[in-house]
Amino acid sequence: MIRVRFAPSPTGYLHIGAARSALFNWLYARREGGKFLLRIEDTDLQRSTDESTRSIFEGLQWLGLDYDEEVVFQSANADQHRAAAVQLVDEDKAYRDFTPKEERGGDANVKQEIAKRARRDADEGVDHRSNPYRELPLEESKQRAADGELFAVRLKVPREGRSVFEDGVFGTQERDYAEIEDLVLLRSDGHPLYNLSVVCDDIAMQITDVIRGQDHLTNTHKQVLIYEALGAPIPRFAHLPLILAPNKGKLSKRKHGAVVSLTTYRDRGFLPEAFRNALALLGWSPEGEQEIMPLDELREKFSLKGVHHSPAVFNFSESDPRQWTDQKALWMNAEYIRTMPLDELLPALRAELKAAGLWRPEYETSEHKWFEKTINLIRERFYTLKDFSGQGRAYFADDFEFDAAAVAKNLKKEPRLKELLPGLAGQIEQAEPFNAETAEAALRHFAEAAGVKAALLINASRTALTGQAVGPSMFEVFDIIGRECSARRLRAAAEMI
RNA sequence: GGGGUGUUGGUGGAAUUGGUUACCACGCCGCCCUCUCAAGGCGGAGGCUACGGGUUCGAUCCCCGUACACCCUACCA
Repeated sequence: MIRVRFAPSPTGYLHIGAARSALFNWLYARREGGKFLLRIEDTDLQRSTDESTRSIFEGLQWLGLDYDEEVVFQSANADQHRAAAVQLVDEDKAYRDFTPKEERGGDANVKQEIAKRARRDADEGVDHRSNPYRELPLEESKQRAADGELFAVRLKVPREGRSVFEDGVFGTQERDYAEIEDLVLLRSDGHPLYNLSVVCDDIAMQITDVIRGQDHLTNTHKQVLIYEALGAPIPRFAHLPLILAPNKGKLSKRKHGAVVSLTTYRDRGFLPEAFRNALALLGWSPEGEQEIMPLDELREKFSLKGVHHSPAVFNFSESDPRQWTDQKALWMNAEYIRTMPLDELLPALRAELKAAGLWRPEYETSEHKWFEKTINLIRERFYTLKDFSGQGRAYFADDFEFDAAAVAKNLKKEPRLKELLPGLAGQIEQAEPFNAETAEAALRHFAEAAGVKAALLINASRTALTGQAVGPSMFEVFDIIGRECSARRLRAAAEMI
């Protein structure tokens, strides 16, 4: 039985790259009939927050990725991790390093320091196995520890040979042991380090397939070494290409803000179906040319074979609000909004309208037909759920806003409208029965009688009734808005001229 | 400094395990439709498949080198 896991660290928000890892793990597990587990890697107590943990749960739920078994919190397993390190020391597979801890500078200097140290070590002929405590007799090591001397625990990496593993995406990966230093398993304050913790937890959770971001690819060799030292079976590994920013740099909150946070998409009116679909296409492609795929279809088609080796760029423009996020994702959301069966769209719609104070229970009962007609009419040109309460507000309430440009162009530009609009209102009121056809007839007759183009009245009506310069076919709008309300808004608009 | 991975039009991706004019989607431009804006239909621009060598009758595909990008290299995760 296949068992995979999603193991985010609860620092900040849920990153879309992490969300994609979750998706791929979920797809893989569900497709293979395996288990999808969740582990919160909250060992960095400084940076971990409850809010972030919540955003992980919310994000997974929003995306529809249900997990199996109990959630594992890594911090709860620290004792086991420590015990594993101690065991390795006892078995002589690891050793206590009594070298005093070297204080490091800030994060920004880490890379420089690494390079500097590497150069210095090369100059001095120091290699990765030169640690003076590596061959310290176990008795002496034990004694010094008992005497209260501080130590870190390091894994004894073999002097010769190479590490090899088969990656499900990138193929055979090899690395000389000489390039891997005796990694620290336990800090001198007793705190287990990442590589140890993941391996221990993955063993405890009986993970069979580790699917995660490519940023872990080279570290996998270290983890394999730990598995071997612990005598545990090594899982299959598969690494996913990274998602980069438009400049091909790292996609980070610091630099790019909300676009990288999954919750942003929920909050800005994305349909989970759509975002999930878009996410799936980042770093993976199905066999055919079909790109629009609901969850169950993604699940059927997903395969590691289709996962790419090269990173994907998440394309958006920080300067253009219309391109606040990836254009294709936005297009896909619009596509889902206008083509999804109404009953599937309804929950999201209801939530959006409720949040905006526009929802009425009648929409699901006595006014259901009207509601359905309205949604079908307006969703055609909407991109996000927010549009229903924004641009679409006039369909559900009277307190909508007028777009200044629309008012200028469609109302104020033609002074005669001040008289024409009330006249039109009168005609509209007399249409019987009132529907799109009779509204059209009334308007066209009125235009002819008044000697003006129908388009003038149509466009003026659009702004009068909806506050906008753009929208659906106007006669349908009259029908939707209704006779009384249409007439009222026409008269009110005349006052604005 | 060392190691790893990668590079197909602006973006996401194809191209039967080398075979004619490099395909699809998003975006962009134009036309049709038209009461606006979309949607839809039709059409178009945009690529010496990073660069340089090789192997081959033939290379996006195989090999070598270069450049660039990203990741790892930490008593961070």
